[in-house]
Amino acid sequence: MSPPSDHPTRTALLDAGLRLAATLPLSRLSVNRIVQAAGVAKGTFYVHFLDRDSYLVALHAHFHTALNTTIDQTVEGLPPGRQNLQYGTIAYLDGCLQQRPLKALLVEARVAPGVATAVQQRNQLYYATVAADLAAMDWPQPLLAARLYVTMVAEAALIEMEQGQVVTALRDILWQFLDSQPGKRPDKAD
Amino acid sequence: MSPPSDHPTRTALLDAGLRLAATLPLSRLSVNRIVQAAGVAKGTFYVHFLDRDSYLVALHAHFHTALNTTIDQTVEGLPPGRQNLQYGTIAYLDGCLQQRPLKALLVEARVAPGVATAVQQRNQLYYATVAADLAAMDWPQPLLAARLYVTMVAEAALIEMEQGQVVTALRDILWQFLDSQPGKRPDKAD
DNA sequence: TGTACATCAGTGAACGCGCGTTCACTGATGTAC
DNA sequence: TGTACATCAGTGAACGCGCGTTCACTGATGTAC
Repeated sequence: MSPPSDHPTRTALLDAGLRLAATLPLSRLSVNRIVQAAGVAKGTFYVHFLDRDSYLVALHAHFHTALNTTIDQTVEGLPPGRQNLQYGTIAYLDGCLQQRPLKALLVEARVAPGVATAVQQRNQLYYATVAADLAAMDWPQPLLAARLYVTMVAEAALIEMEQGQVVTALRDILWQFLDSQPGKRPDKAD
Repeated sequence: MSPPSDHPTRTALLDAGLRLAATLPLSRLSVNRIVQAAGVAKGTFYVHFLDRDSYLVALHAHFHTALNTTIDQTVEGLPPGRQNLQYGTIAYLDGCLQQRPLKALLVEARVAPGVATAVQQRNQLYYATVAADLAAMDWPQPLLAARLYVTMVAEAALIEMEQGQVVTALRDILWQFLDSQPGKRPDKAD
């Protein structure tokens, strides 16, 4: 029906999207611009993607799959818990910094009409993983805390992208948050 | 040149925008829909606003001005510090919850092309206020921490909007963060 | 080896659509004399 | 009180524009006999 997902033209279209997303908001990532940047005809776009939304979802996946591979390699074999969470966070932040200014895919994707659902599903995965770590650390409301933590990490990624470098003080605040859980204090036995 | 900012038709246009923003992403908040919802002709829109971007900025201000008034009343007279910050946060979260599902203005505005600058300026104000509080609490990097904190509060507002009610456990995590600062520990005298 | 046909990624002109914006005009209200 | 004019919010048809999508077609490559 449609060419394989590693087809060179398909990849070229996605790569062009990544390049454009570095400087354009997702709303301006039009099919016109994409095919122009990829050097193919407009019709070719629809040979590889059902419509613009499908493309954006694929682009988002393209971006996060690479990132997740790095993270998985970093934390391979670690049990759920603080170390796993911290190392994973570092790998995520470093990965974002390496890919540079894809603010579009970090922040805007969450809000882009057609992609929102796919992004939400991916975020649920992050929440679940982080929540597992927090639960292992005896946090009382791991899922809620996970969502707030993931939000902070995304914002941290954005700040580091803006500054173009690792911001140690910023990451320290994240670790500080991880160490703030009161679960171990025995003074609240209701 | 243009009617006063409390002109009834202008207000009607902004109110219509607030109503629409409850269910539509900002990108779909077209002039067509706005004038239809406000019950005026399309040309009337341009009697009161220079263009669509100006309108969105005004809409964002409309939303946050009301919110800030509430916050200011709540924390009136309090010195910078933890109590000021906590009370302000509560007022903000309660205010968002009352205004209901204006996700558009909380999250999307940050990303909407024409409004981004105005939103950034407003956020800077929030960062500065929160940073002052954190500084009074001896946080070592108040501005960075402020930005992460504000992000968490915005996410918390979103979660409470989704659930349609105050989520105490969520707010507790925020206070926990506020209490996590290591500045008071005397073991780090460099 | 030569011929006929099938497959399929790629092409680009053409389409309809909703958008933001313009502008000549209307009609009610206020002001001058 | 009556007349003439100024002001100005409001009107809505019309505009050009870029968009996403379609589709009949091309041409290279693979396959059958």
